[in-house]
Amino acid sequence: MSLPGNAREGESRRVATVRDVAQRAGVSQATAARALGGYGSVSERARRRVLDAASALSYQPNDVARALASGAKRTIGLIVADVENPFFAAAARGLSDVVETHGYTLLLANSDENIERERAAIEAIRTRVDGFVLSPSSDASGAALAAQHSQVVLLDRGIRGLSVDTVTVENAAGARRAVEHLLGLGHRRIGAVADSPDIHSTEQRLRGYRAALRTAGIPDEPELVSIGDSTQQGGYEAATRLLGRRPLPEALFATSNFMTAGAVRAIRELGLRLARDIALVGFDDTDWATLIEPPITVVRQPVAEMGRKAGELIMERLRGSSAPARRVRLRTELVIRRSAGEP
Amino acid sequence: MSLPGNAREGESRRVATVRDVAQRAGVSQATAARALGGYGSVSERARRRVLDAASALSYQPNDVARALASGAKRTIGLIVADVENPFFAAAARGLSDVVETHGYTLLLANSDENIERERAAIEAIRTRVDGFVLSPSSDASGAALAAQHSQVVLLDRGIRGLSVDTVTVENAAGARRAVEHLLGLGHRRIGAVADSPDIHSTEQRLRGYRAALRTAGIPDEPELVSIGDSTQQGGYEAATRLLGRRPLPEALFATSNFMTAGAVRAIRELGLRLARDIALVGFDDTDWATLIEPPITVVRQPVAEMGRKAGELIMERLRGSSAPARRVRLRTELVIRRSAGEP
DNA sequence: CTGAAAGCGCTAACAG
DNA sequence: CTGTTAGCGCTTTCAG
Repeated sequence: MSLPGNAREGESRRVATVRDVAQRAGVSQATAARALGGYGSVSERARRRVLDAASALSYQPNDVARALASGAKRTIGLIVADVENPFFAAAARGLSDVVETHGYTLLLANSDENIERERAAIEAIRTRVDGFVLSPSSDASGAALAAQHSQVVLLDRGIRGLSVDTVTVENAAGARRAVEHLLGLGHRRIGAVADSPDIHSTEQRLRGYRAALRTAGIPDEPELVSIGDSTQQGGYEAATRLLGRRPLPEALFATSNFMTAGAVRAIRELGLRLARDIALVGFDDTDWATLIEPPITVVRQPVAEMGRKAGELIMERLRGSSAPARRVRLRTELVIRRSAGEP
Repeated sequence: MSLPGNAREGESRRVATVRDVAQRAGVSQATAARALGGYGSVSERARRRVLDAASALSYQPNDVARALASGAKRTIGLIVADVENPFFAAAARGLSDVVETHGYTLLLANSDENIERERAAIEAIRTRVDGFVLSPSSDASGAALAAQHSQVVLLDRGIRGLSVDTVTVENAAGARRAVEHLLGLGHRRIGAVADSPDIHSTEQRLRGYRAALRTAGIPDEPELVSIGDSTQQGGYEAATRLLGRRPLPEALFATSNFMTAGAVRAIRELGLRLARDIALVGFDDTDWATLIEPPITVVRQPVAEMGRKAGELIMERLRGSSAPARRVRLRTELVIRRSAGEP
């Protein structure tokens, strides 16, 4: 095989177009286009000739032209807070897998958990996509903007009052379950290491946390929930603050993978021992949860499945469904390991 | 703010086009297009009228039409083995940040470390992108295909004989450094937990590993390098195999983040103690490397920087540069923690 | 089933 | 500086 370098300016020999194929096949452009595009009807004989001509010219349909003419861009925009977050990476993967099977591709953008950037990203790719999958930041304006001209499905976070397909997990129930587990192990003063409650899923998780405490008859102690940025560093800071209080909380509930990591770091740095000195349960499972000692008890969510489901929903919409908005809530699972202490 | 649902079939009110804007502004379509597109020259007076009309009609340029007419798609295709790999996620992030500043967006695809899928992905998005950034699988055919009609820059892995811009790190030197560190700590029988040597970067890292041993006068023991898939599971299996040998290797060098994670898991499961029973150094730093005890000594690579650099290179090419292919090799850094044992 | 012709919405000469 | 005129490559009526 020859290994040419990059296509240089000069040598850009024109690529074959439908017109070229038609000419070589001896049919009209329309017929060639029909055979190539797989629409309309073409006699078997004509189809053969066209297909032969096409392969002889190594014809490749121009997707941009196709999109302009037909209006179908076969592209869906994915806007997440941060692809570097394994949660979003895994969801992106699931989504990617399903849309690809339908011949769609993914346009990716990061919003950095920032509504301005989210809106900017939407504006920037709006005309190139048929639909959006997004995990909306704090307010609804981005999602509303996206929904204005495209189909949209919300991932991981809902938006009250916006009637749009949504894929989430049972955040409140999962969090509640986690805290009940802590409670069952005898812990009473349970702190929460959380990112912004403006994030819908975080808000729900905090709600579950509070519900569990309330049900157990434990008085509300607002200073036991510590808020940080949605990064490991943010989790570290929030946890450090919490662990500075006296008396020390007996247990911590972390609302996301990054918050969990930050909490572990803070606990380590303060010379505390996980489980023995302080119990921990995190929301969202991670690769490293079982690599550390003791392994971390977590609320596992079906992340890839969330992405896949979002893909199915958006594909249905693009196929023309105008069914009422669907809210898919996937179940979570408490995976008991040893960071919360043993019974 | 009103929160409408998804755009429904019927209500798709036409969006304003340049023609509409021109009409309202009372100028020709061309003038409107010029004012809107920011090219050619337009009198200040005309520009104002056009811009006013545009905002009155909330005109949004149609990028697809623009791409077809101009040939510039303002999109670059990113093809990585797997976005779920934090290495690629971080590189994607760096890349995304720079191309976005230039008004470009990213089309994402996963190749799963599989040349067929890589080629399919390239074919699938070929006509929609101006260039590709890809981390090529085993053979050169994908990269060659991409380079045929687009600009391409290779990320993380080079390809011998293909004259294309490439961003890598000093893989051999980094690996060598890691193994020398192990050697310096007194370890002699050093195993390698590696993914496929068909992957260019892995091959280089293995080369560095061997060079270090050779220099130290340690006889080559081919059965000390164990190969697995490029996943944590693959690393686990490869490491488990290695740790089944007697005498037990004294140390392990893992060629990637996933291989390192797999090695840690295998070590744990066999009841071995990191550092005490077996030393470990991994290539590529991770979030959790300092979360586990002992923290893992690693060869850190400037991952985001790699993505950014790739972005700069591709942007230069798209700007028309026809400079000879550049091979950027970023430096790595041995971050000594405690998994290799202490002096 | 097939061809002719009209766009999709924009950029890009080319005159003036 | 501005208008006119062609397309970009494909899909989509509309006749036949």
